[in-house]
Amino acid sequence: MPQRSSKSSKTSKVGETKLAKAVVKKTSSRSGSSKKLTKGVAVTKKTSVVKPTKKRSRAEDLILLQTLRGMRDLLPGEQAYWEQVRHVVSREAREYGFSRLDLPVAEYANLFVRGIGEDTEIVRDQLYSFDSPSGERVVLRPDLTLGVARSYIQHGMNVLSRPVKLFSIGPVFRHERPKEGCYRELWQSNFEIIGEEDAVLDAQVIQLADSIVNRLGIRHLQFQINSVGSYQSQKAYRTLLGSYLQSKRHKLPQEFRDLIDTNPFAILDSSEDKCMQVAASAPQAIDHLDPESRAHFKEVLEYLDELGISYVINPHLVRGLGYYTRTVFEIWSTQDGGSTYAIGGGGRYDELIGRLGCEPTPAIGFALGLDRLVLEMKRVKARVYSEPKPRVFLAQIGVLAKRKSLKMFSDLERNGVLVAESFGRGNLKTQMRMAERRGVDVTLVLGQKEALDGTVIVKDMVSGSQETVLAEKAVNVVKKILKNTVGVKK
RNA sequence: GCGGCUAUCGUUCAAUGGUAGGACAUCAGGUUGUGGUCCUGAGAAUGAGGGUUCAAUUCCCUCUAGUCGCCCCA
Repeated sequence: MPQRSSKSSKTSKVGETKLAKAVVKKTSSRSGSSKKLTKGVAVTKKTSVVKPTKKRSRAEDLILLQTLRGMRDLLPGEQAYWEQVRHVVSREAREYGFSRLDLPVAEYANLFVRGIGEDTEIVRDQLYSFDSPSGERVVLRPDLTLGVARSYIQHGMNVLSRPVKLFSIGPVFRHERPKEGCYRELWQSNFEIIGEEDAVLDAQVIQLADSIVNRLGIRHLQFQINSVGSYQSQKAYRTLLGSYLQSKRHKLPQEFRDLIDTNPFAILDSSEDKCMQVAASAPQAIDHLDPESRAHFKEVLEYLDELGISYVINPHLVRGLGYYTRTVFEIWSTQDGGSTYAIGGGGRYDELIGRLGCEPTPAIGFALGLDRLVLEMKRVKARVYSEPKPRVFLAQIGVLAKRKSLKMFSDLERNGVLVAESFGRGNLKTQMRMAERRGVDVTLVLGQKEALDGTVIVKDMVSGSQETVLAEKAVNVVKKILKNTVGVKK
C-alpha cells in the first residue's frame, strides 16, 4: 500500500493513460521479488475489507486507473448531447409544473428492500450495498422514485397543495451485465406526481414523456401500456398465475422453472419461445383486475386516444419494481440497427407511500434513461445545442505582456466577449496558428512594446488589417469588428 | 448471471513465431513580433497474468475490458 501511494503521488502530475500503463509495467516487472509480500498484503486486505467473493488476480490489484466495470466517464466530446438532454428535460419539467428535488445517491437499504420488494431481481441481484463505518446498511439507489417518496414523507410534503409534482435528475446504480446502453451507473430523469389518483394524470405523465422525446428529435418509439391492478388484486392474480405455471412446469425451460415462485411475471415477459407458448394461454392480469382499476385503466386509455398518442396494450408488461399498482408503461425504441431497449418507463404506485408508513397517498411517476436518450439522439443524428465559440484570440509575447493579458482577458470576458488564448506559449507564430485554427474573427496581440505603451494590436482576421489601440479602448474596438463580421460569416 | 466474437501509439488502419509501420491528432522547429496549406523533426502502442518455444505481439489457457445474443430493464 505505501508503495502504491508514493508511486501515484510521484506520477500524478503527468496524467492520463500512459501513466496507468507505466505504473502497471513498473510494478509488474519488479513484482517477482516482492510477490509473496504483495500477495500477503492483498489477502489480509481482502478478508478484512472486501467481501471474499472471487479470487482476484494480481493484475486486478493493480488496476486503479480505470473506471469500474459498467461505469464510464462522460467525456467533453459527448457533453453537447448531455447538455441538450438536461436542458430539454428541465424545461419541460418546469412547463408541466414540476419542482426540482435533488436527493442523496445513498439511502438506507431497507427503503429499497421494502419499497421495491425482496422478490425482485433488482433487490436480489443488482443492489450496490455496503455497511457504512457506523454499521448502517447502505445502498446506492437503484431508482429515484423511492428517494422521492422518502423525501416527501420525511419533509411532510403532504401539507402542500395537491398534487405535488417533483422532478429529479441523477445517477442510479444497478449491478447488471453491461452492454450498449446498459450501464451500472446510469442517469435518470424522474418525474413524480403525488397525491392524486385521477386518470388524467396518468395520461399527462405519458404526454410529458412523449413531449420530451419529441423535443429531443427522437422518433421511432413505441409506448407500451398495461394495468396491474391494486396490490390486492395483484396478489390474487399472482396466486392464479402461479398455479397455472406450475401446471405447465414441464413445458418451461429449466432455467425458468425457479422463477415460478420468485418472479412468475418474468416468464410472461420473456421472449424465449417456450415461455411465449406457455404465456400465450396464461391468465392475463388485465382480465383479473379489480373493477376500480379496470375503470381507471379504461379512462387512461380514453385520455390517450384523445391526446392522439399511439400506444400498444401489452398485457405481459409488468415492471421490475414491485411498488406499481394500476397503470404501468414503458417507452421502447424501435430504431433499427442496434439493441432494443426501453428508454423510459413508469407507472402508478398508489399504495407505496401508505406501505412506507405514511397516510395512504396515490401517486404516479416515470423515469427516462438519459444514457439511452443520448444514444438514440446519436442514432438519429439529432441536432444538439452547441456552445458559442470564442471569436477572439488573445496572443501575448513576453513576461510583462503575459501579466497584462490576464487583465485584458477578464475585461473582455466581463463585457461578454468570449476569448480564446494559449497563455502557456510565448511564440507569436504558434499563437497566430492557433487563432487561425480556432476560426476567430479577431486576434489581439499584446507584446512587450504594447505592454509598455498601454496599447494592444487589434487584428481583423478576415481582412488581415490591424491597428494599435489604447488598451482600455480595446473592448469597444473588438466589439465593433465583431458586430460588422457577424453577417458576413456563416 | 450464461453463451459467441474482439483487443496494436490519443484515434484509426497495417505487419510479423526473430528490430512492430503508416495516417490523423499532439509537441518542437522552418532566424528578431503575425495565419489554414507546406517542409523537417520528436514523443507515443501489441490490455494483464501464465503456458508452449532457443525466441510469442503472433499459438494455447486464465483474467480484464469492449461488443453481440439470452435474461432484465432505464
